[in-house]
Amino acid sequence: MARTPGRTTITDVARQAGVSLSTVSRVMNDNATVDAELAERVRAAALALGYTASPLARSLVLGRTQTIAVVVPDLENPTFVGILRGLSRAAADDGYHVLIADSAEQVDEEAVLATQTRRRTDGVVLCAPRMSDAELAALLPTLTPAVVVNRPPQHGTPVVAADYRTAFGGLIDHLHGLGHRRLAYLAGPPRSAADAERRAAVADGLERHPGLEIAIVPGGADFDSGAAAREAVTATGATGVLAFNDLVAMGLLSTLAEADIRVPADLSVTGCDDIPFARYTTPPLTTAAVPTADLGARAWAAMRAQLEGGEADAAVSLEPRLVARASTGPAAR
Amino acid sequence: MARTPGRTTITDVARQAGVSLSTVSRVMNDNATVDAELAERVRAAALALGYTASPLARSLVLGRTQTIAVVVPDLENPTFVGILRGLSRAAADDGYHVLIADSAEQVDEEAVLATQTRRRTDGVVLCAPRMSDAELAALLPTLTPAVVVNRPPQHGTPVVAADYRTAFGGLIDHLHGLGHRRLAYLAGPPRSAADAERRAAVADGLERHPGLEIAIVPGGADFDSGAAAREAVTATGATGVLAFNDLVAMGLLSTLAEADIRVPADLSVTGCDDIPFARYTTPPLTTAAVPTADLGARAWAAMRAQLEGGEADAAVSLEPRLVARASTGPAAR
DNA sequence: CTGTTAGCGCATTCAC
DNA sequence: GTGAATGCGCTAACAG
Repeated sequence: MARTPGRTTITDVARQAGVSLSTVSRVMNDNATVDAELAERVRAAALALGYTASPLARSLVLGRTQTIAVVVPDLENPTFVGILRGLSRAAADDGYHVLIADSAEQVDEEAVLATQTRRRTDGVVLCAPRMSDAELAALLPTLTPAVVVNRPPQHGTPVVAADYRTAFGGLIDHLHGLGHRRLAYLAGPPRSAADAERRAAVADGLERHPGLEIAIVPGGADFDSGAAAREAVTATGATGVLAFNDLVAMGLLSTLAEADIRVPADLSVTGCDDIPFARYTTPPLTTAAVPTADLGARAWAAMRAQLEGGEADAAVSLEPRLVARASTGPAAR
Repeated sequence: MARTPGRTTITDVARQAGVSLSTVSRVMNDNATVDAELAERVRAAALALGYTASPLARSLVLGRTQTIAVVVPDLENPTFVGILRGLSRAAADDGYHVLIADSAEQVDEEAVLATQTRRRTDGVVLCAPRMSDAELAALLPTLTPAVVVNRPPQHGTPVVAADYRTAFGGLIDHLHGLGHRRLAYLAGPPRSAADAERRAAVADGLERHPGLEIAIVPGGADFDSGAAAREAVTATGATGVLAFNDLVAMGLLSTLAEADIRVPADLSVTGCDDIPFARYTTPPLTTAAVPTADLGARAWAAMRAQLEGGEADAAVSLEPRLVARASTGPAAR
């Protein structure tokens, strides 16, 4: 009644090959020098029995699980999925597994989840855009090794992030170049790190372009936030809108269409992230392409560096690329 | 030099509380009856030391990891992400973790991945739409307990699937009801289980509606397949197109717009899945809403049933819901 | 009710 | 070079 597959144990192999446990272990890990003939006998026995060392037992004795945890706020967000995807493939290439923890947007659950999954893994990659700086700072030391994604540099833990500030600045310049002088920033979740970066970009832009005005409209991070903000946006009198991200832009786009407000003739709209669907909106969305897969791969690189005992770069910053599509055009007035 | 967090062991707690290991173990698992006062002392010690039992050690001795693996072909596909999301949350509610294995569309890697991740988990949920029936049948017994997603019923392993056949039939009826008599099915990946179901629906539809014609156009499962198929589709003379899924439909929609073919005036288009973006296309996409989160939750339920020693339902089938939007309308001619 | 003992499956000191 | 013993941290029989 073999409940566990691969139930053959190292003892079985040792018996079959007529050697001791240690010898089998050595051969399997091609450690030390083992007599060629013995080694062959062991290999044959292992093959015949279909033996593979129990990852669990190895984890316990070696103190490492070959697994890392990734905490994400919500798998509904394509950006996090992209990061997860890049990360998981990069880790797999190095023989590591990925445990995924979806915090379901429960900010207060994130720390618990991270701590909990950390115990069954060798490290955790934290995507927690909403967690407060204070909580993050308190949490990170207990997680070592850890990697933080899309937050400002942290003390003691490497950060991998897209440079949203510069990216958003590029979007502002793009609109300014098209003659827009009055813009609106349809903001993201209050107090989120992501929103703070965009606001900084807004401040930068204002400084860079005297005469430019940017109204700030409260928003959120999803479709509905965008759709709900139409009136507030139009009330600003802006000719161009910088949506927090592509999802928000898409929500806005759909409600603008219903209201017969033409894009970009009446109003230019930009997104951020360049999720795969951004080029299929009507009109196709001008946005900043965030290299999510790269971000994930870099996050893994930072984790691996620590796992191997080295020091990872304190912060890597990836530059999003401006993608001008048809949702932006010359200013209406 | 505490490398592992929570480095305090059960021995530390026992010493601190002045009891034996077993007593601590009993208290922590609130097994058997332990003297109230002793129990309190243990709890206090554990709290003071910040002790939590090592999941690894428990896994080894208990023979279960409280973790399951999910194999998906590609995280780029929103359907699988939806399933993963529903699954992961349901599992988390029961205190289980999810190890994710992205096969990166490498069909031949799926079996290896499944086998490998199975060893460090208590079971595997397999999303492998392209794997051959023969390979699947050979693989499943070695994975027990396992759950298969979106494939026909299997011998010995529970299957959780959306009823694409009926769903697609509904789409066909919808178009037929709008007066369409000549349709095109923009097919999915050859030999995939998903494509087979849709073809069956096509056959059903033909039988149900004498006089209806449905041309079959080779396609794929992504945006590009849809975009690449425009000429082949229009060449059929169809007034309505059944795209393999929403992604394909979106790709087709975008190329139709470029060619000034109006939807639905000139051509009606349907998708399948109702991914979150389907309602934001232009025009919004008529499709069949597949309850991915439910699918994931049901997959977990089937897994849990087996984990608890019971028998899961051999097959659960979820009915997609027809969502009529603006991409379909009365037949052109 | 509590403490002692024996493993879970493996890697790794030690002696030989 | 190889085998015998020790322990990773914990749970579960087993006595007391």
